[in-house]
Amino acid sequence: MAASPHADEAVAIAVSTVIFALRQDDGIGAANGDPTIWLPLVRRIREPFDGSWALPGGPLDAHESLADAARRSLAETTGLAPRYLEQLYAFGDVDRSPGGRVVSIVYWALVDSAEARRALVGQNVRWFPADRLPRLAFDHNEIVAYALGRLRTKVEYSDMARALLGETFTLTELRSVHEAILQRRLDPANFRRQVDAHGQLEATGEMRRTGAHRPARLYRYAAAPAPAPAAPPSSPTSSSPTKETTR
Amino acid sequence: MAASPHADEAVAIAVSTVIFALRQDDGIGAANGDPTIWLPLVRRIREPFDGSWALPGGPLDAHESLADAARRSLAETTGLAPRYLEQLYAFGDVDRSPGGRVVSIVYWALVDSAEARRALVGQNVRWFPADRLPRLAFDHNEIVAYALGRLRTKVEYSDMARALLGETFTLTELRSVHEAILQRRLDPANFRRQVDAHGQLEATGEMRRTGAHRPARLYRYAAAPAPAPAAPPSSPTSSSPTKETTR
DNA sequence: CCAAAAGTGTTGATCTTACACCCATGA
DNA sequence: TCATGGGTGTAAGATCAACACTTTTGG
Repeated sequence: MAASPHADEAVAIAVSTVIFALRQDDGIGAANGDPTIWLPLVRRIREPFDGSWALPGGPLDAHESLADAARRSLAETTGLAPRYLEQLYAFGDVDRSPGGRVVSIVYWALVDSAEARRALVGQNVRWFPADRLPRLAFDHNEIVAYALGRLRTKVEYSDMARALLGETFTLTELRSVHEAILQRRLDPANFRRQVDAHGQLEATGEMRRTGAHRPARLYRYAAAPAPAPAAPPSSPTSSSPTKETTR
Repeated sequence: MAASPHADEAVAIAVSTVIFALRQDDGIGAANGDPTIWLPLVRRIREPFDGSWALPGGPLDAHESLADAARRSLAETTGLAPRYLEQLYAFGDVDRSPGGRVVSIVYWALVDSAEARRALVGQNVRWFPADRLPRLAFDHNEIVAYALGRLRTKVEYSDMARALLGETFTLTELRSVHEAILQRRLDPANFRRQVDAHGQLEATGEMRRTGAHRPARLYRYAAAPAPAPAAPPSSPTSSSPTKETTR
């Protein structure tokens, strides 16, 4: 299809990614223990929307898969390598890009805090708190809102929250990830029972001592991460069809 | 694949749809009360996969939205107008199409039985039972399997089963839709309580009498269909972000 | 009266939620 | 010893699954 005799008939394909990470500070300057959701954006340096902030992404290369394109553009623009990557949605409204017709296949990704600190930051890459974004290029505000919704519904039934943490962690840390995403407090006792009912965590034997109080056990995930994003049949990591599929 | 400077760099976009409907007969010839899931396929009349059965679909026109493209190709190839239409997934593996790189944005749709009976059937369009398909063109077997999985998980928490029925129906009919999709028997008593706990059904006052037994009340849905497929922000019917999103 | 599907009631099991309470530590 | 978060116990409430039982029809 591409460049048919009528050039204006061409539809371009782009791949973009919504990247989430947790940060301690809340953007006002204070670092009050509770982490919140942040995401990196890149500044556009050409029309349309020159100067606006936008999701990292770029055109699809003919020889790479969609997920690879997402990973590549992530590495190129932000220097990040995600722990979790899943296709979100294909956005293709006729008028979503002023310059010409573009269908964007959008992925969403999670990076852990250590990785997020390594990320490039500069004139053209900056982190924003997910719930206080400026006006973004194209329909990217709506895309982020949709991705946030997906993050919130999926954290409740999958183990993808693990991608936001390091190898080992305390149950309180894991719970605070859930709390940051769901934006409400969870009962520590019930949360503990829920997670170990799934039987995926194992204690390392180590402890972590922080304040003037009892130290917390460290845990790690015993099983491999859930059979991969939403089991699209031919995705890199897909395997047996479990009930981990997108609901 | 068209004429860009580097012809082999072009990536084509296609839109295809997996259409589901219920049919009474089971394909062996007998019409034993229990409906099963069927879908229409079209025979390819060119390479690659000339002569194979494939999902209805076609290239994306530059001036139509993705969902419109799905609806159009549905109407053109099968004559069907779906009651339910939702984006399923974008399939874009590098080698999924022998002829050249193609990214397929796949929708899934539901049509009611009356509509399904109206569908074109001929040399190049035929209905197949969803669990006994021949070898299809491209990766379409995997796509159908994925769509079936989505249908099965979604029927349990959304009201999309209504799209497979007419305006009014008995609770037994609604239950048999769920049973056909889930492939297991459901307790009539508990099913009844579940559905009217959602408070969406209202009795019409009419009855339907079938066999030598007590007649059944007819119901209709009071509320409009769930705020539309998975709330992709800019989709035609999306409105308030409910918890109807894809899980 | 009988068979069969429609529809209601009941009970025990399971899951959720709230919250009381003890434990271990640094200050 | 006090404050604080880590961790366990428990009981009320909601939800779910199984199944007995009554109702209404055609034959």
